[in-house]
Amino acid sequence: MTWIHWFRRDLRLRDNPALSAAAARSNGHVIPLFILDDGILRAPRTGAARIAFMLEALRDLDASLRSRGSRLVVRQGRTLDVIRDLVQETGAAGVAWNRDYTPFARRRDMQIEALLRDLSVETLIAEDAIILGPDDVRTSEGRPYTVYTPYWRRWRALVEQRRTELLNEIDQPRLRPVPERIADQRIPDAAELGITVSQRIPPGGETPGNARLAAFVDLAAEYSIAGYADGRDLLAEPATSRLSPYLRFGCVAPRTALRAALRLLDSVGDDQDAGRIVRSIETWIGELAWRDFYYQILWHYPHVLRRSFKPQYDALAWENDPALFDAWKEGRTGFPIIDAAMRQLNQEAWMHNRARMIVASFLTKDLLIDWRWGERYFMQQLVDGDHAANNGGWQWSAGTGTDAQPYFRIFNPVSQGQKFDPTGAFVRRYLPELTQVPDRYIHAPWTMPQAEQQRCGVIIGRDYPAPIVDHAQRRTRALALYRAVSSVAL
DNA sequence: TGAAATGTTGGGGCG
DNA sequence: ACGCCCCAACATTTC
Repeated sequence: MTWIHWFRRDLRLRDNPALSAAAARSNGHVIPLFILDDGILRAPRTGAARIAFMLEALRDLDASLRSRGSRLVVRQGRTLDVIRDLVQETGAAGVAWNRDYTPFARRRDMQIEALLRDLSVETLIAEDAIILGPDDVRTSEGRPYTVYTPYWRRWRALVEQRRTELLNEIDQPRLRPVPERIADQRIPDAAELGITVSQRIPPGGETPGNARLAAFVDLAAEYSIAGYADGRDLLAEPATSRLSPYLRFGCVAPRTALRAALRLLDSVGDDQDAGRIVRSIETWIGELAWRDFYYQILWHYPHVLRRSFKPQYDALAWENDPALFDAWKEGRTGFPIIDAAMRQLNQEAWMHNRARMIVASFLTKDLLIDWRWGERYFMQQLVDGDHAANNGGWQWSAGTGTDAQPYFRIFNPVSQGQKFDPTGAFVRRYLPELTQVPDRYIHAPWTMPQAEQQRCGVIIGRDYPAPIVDHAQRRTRALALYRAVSSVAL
C-alpha cells in the first residue's frame, strides 16, 4: 500500500502532519515527492533568492530522508502530469499533503483532488502552515476577524485551551526505502535553472532552521528571545528570530516554534528578569499570531492580492513616478534610513521588519506610489516572501487593509531613524559612504552646513544624493490624496 | 507598531 | 513687588 507525500511548503520531516499520516497509512511505504513546477519557476513574483533557498532546503531534506533509508523524489514538469504519472507508476493508494492557503494553490489543489478522485486514489490534506486555521478563530457571531487585537485575544485563548495538543509533537514518520525503479531527477543548482543569486542568503533547510530556533530560545545566548521585546525594533541589533525564511518554506513548522516558546514560558522562573522574559516571549508569540491573522485574511478575502481590502482606497490618485520608484528600489532616495534598508534588502534578500514598515510608508506616502508596486518588488527580492504576510504588511502600511493604521499615520524617515537606529550603526553598515558623517547628522545629512560636509568628506549631491522629495510637502500632499478618498461614502 | 499643530503651564528676565 | 512677555516643557488635539 504505497502513499505519496507531496512536499510543498513543508520542507521538513519533523512534526509534519501529512507526512506522518501518509507513513501511518502506508506502513512506511511513502514516496516523498517534490515537484519543480515549470509555472512557479517562471512566475514573475518568484524571486531568485527564494528559489536558491528552496533548492538548498530540498538538498537538506533529501539528506535527512537518506539517513532514514528513504530519498526525495524530485521531478520537474507540470504538477498535474507529474502526479498522474507517479500515481500510475507506483499504483499509489493515496496522496497526502499539507494545505496551502493562497488562491493559486487552492485552485491547483482542487484540480489535483479532482484528478485523484477520477483515478480512485485517496487524498489526505492536513493543516500545518499556520497554528490556528481560518475556521478555528471566529468571532462570537461566527465571522472572521478583520481587526488584529480582538483576533489576538481569541487566538491566544484558543492556544491556551489547546495547549496539551499543541505541546505534543507529532511522531516522526517511519519510512521504508523508495523502490529503485522510481526514477527521479537530481536536485538542480540555481544556475541550471537559469537563476543567478547575488545576495547573501541564510542556509536553507530543516537542519539550519532547527538550529536557528534552538539558538533563539536559548536564554543563555547573547541574542535570545529574552531581549526580543526591547530589541526587536532596533535596526542594527540581531534581536529578531530570523526564522522567517524557515517558516516560509516549512523548514520549521510555526507550531514547532510556538511549542518552543510555550515551553520556555513554563520554564521561566521568578527572578527579577522574569517579567522582561515573559513579556518578550508573549510579544514574539504575537508575531506568530500576526502570521496566522494574515493567512486567514487571505483565505477569507482573496481579493486583497489584487485590490485594497477597503474598496474606497482603490480610487487613490497615486502619482506612480517610475524614476522615484527606481530610486527607492536602488536605495538612492537621499534618506539614509530608507537607502540603508533597501540596500539590506538587495544585498541579503531580507529586511528588518521595522525597516519594512519605514520603507513602505515612504513609498506610499512620500513617493505616492501604489503599494502594489512595493509589494511586488518585495516578493521578487525577499527570501521569506510570503503572499499572505507580505500583502498584509503592505496594506497595513498603506492604510488600505484590514486593521490598517489610519491613513494620517505617516512615518517621518528622520525621526524613525533617530528612534530605531540611534547611533547610525545600521545606516553606516549599508551606506559606507556615510561612515564619516557625525552622529547628529547621520539621519539627515543634507542639513550639514557646507563646512561640515567638507570636513567629513561627504558632499551632498556628489557623494550622497540630496533628498528626492521634501518630506513635509509630500506628507501634506498624501494627507490630501487620502482624505479625498477616505471620506467617500461606502 | 506617529507626527505635527496647537494648547497649557510655569519659571525667569525685565521694566 | 508686580505684571508682562518669552519660551521651554509637557499635554492635548488634529490630521
